[in-house]
Amino acid sequence: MQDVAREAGVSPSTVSRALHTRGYASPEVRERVQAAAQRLGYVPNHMARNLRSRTSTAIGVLISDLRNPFYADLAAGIEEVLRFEGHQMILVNDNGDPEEEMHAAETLLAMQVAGVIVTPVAAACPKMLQDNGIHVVSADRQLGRGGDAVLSDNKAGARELTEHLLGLGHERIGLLIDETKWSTGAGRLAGFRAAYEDAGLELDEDLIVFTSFDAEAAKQTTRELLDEQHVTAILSANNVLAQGALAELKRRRLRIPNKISLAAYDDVPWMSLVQPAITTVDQHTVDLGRSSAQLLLARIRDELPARRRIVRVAPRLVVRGSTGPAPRN
Amino acid sequence: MQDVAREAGVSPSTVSRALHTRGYASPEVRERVQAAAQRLGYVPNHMARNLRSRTSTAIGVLISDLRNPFYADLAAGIEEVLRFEGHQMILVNDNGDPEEEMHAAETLLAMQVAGVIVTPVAAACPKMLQDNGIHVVSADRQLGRGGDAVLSDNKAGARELTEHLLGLGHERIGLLIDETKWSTGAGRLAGFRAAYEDAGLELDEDLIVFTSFDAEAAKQTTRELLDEQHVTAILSANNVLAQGALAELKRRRLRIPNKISLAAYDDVPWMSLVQPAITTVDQHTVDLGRSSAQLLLARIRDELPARRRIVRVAPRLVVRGSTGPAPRN
DNA sequence: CTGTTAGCGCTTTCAC
DNA sequence: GTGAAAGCGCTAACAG
Repeated sequence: MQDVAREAGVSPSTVSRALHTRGYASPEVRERVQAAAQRLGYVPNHMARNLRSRTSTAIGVLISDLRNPFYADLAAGIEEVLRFEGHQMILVNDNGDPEEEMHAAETLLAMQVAGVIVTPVAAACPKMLQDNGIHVVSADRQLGRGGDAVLSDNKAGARELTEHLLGLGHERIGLLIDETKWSTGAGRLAGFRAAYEDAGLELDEDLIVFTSFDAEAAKQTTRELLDEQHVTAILSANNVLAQGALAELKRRRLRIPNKISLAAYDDVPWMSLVQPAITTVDQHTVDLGRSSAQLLLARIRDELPARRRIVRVAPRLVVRGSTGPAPRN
Repeated sequence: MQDVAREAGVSPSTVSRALHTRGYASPEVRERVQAAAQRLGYVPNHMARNLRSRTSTAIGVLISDLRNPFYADLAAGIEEVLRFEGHQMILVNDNGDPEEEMHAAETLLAMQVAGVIVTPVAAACPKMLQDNGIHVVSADRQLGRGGDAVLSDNKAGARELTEHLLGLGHERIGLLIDETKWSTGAGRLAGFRAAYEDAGLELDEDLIVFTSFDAEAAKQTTRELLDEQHVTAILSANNVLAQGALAELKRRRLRIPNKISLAAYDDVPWMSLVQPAITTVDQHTVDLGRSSAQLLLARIRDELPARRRIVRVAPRLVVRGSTGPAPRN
């Protein structure tokens, strides 16, 4: 910076002002400084800048699994907005593990990030960050009561998807679900129940089957579901479980949708590539990411009222070939 | 840090040494300091640390498209190693645009990252970073001659895939490809040619069809390929183009593999979900990412001889149901 | 509008 | 093995 100042014949502080601040520098000087900086290939040091100004443009993003297209899309949406707004994304995979999550949060804290977007695993993580004065936006799910969040309306989406199946005459729909601790799973289960209730049908609790979070477990659980319950349709609570369900249906060569219907929450690309294409609920995942980033930046810039803000993104039912009229026996 | 020093009854410099350096602090003092830090919830400030020590643990990762599972897997592999080794990943999507890429590189430079892993779009980007003393590893493709790189053996993979098709009796294989400027596309094309040559068959140049990088364009190009060339098999140069090719084959209700075979470079999850599952070349993408990170860290730690290191990851042919004997007319 | 001064929080000489 | 002092590169406060 000294060099640039000398080259432009001004003081270091003027260089700083000319390069970054708006105002407080005459246009003529500003131009001269910028030319000098260009000529010398000067790149300002973010570290020093952040240290002195006690601000940072880096944003931490904490997600569970980048290889799951849901999280990849979420991260892509976040990154798009951050980049456009001149921020940087520090991305950490926590593998859904509370300890990894907390450890990552501490690192982000040490890095003095301006804010964090997290798909929380444990409530302790957003809380710790907030207690340390870091802005936090929970994306996709919500834990504890504090803080801003961007959420999909899981209940409405699951209700709509279930109504679609009920409308086709299915009464025994197996719900394949991995967790209901979080607002996502809980919401989807609630929507499933609500649709049955609205239809005036009693829901057999045995139709709700819990499985682990990976496709292989879902395949096994689907097997049990088919063996033990007489279902005419399967509703998978997310894209990963749907892989397992579909694999088992294909293994048994059950014709879809003639013999059995399959619907899945969370639209991802492969669902329109398989034959028949899968009926799903599109969560607008990239938008979910964009909104999370926008909300966080608005909070950082202090453009929002103090009380917490919850942004809800409406999901959309996408009917494709995998769901059809319930077979009559 | 002052507070911790006071709490532990030592000087700030001792706190620094006790917390981070190995040696230069008595075990007894070290323990006392750590206890004090714990009690006060002290989190050291990375910015100040990096500024003073002129080192940073942040690593920049520059990729083209996070929503493409190839890049997502690459990033996941990189992140896994970086996190394990106590580094942070700053992830930037450059959308395959040289200007975005260069802009991102400048930001990373300003952030004083310890190194950058890039799937380069233009040779200028790695060069600029290297000129500024930043360690660079090119992942997946190579541009210009400088620098370390982790590459898949595209030629071998494409050759093996083509040999597989030739072995099934296909002689007119349409190669659907988007670019050959980069080492990836060039290598795959070279492998395709080599297989024909090894088989002693003359390659009709019209079988090589160029398309844009998105699935929709690939669909249209596949249409032209089917209309204008008599092909019994299609080989798609990557996972995205394969989506377009498959969509068009399905639209025409061409039976796979009876009527036409489809093979694709770059195995991604949907390829084993569709019916029939797609024959592919698995690039071990996550490993590619892991190796890139390991190579970069080794370079940063100065564990490598000065001359550049190229790591090659061997791809693997995965034969599935989408390829079968060529139909006889 | 611009220069001077001080100092962000930490690590690293250099004495002791 | 430990403390005191200096300073990383920059920006904010203050004069002018």
